[in-house]
Amino acid sequence: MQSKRNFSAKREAIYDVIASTDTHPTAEWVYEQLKPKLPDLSLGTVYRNLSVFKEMGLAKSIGVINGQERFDANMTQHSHFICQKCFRIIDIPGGNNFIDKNMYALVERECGVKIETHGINFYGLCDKCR
Amino acid sequence: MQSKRNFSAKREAIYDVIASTDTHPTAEWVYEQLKPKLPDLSLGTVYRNLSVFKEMGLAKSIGVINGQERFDANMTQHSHFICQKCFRIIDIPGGNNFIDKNMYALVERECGVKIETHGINFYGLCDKCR
DNA sequence: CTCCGTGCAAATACTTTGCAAAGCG
DNA sequence: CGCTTTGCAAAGTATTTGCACGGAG
Repeated sequence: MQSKRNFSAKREAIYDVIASTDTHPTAEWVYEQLKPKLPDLSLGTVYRNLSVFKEMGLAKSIGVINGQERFDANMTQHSHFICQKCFRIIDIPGGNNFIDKNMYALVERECGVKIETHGINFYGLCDKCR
Repeated sequence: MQSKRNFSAKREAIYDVIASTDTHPTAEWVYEQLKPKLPDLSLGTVYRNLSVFKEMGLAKSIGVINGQERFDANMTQHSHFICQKCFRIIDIPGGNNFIDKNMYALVERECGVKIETHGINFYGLCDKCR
């Protein structure tokens, strides 16, 4: 059976997990969420599909935090706050506004590079950890 | 023999390497720079000392780029441009000015967190790769 | 003598990959 | 049938750690 997106059932399930959370999960967290419902799911499949989503532009990597890559299916421009103690990642909706395309041009001229995108991360302690 | 900083000779040598480059090196690159002069240096020692420098506030991690952690002994506030093809990292001296402490306060109020620091990364193609 | 720093190798942690089998159109 | 997706296990890569040794004070 095919889903609405022409994804396999497992690919769809993996996408649904990352699309319906704002926890910026690791591959393993996604795996653990699905394992009870899909007992024959393998971790390798989760990794492979997360790569597929990155290539398709359906998800992106926030980077490696505390040794594990964190994924985000929220493709709107936004920044992140990263807790240095519990490694929770919190969206900062307006964060993109801090830097605009004029600044791209400025940096491009200064450094001789071509900028595609940018990311802003704030680091500190979250409300639960402070 | 102790050096000016009360570092061991190897610790001093490792610090000198990261302090005298703007390439934002990996542990392995530091190791390869020193190996010819210090044939009995081990990679574990490089990793251990880089950790020591982070704890001492003499160096920081720029993050894991293409699978390897990148270090920086330039502790002044600055941003980075990261080439998506060759993974070269270029300093953007004025980058810190894009975000000021008033924005910290804004985000802190909005999200209920305590911000210690922030980082801005630009991604694209460097002058050699475009 | 004691402590810190170190080499070496083993262990760890995360991620990727090869391959044969299963799934779907 | 032909192409894609998957499970499983092995391999790969980067980093950390245990332990015993060695040098400095």
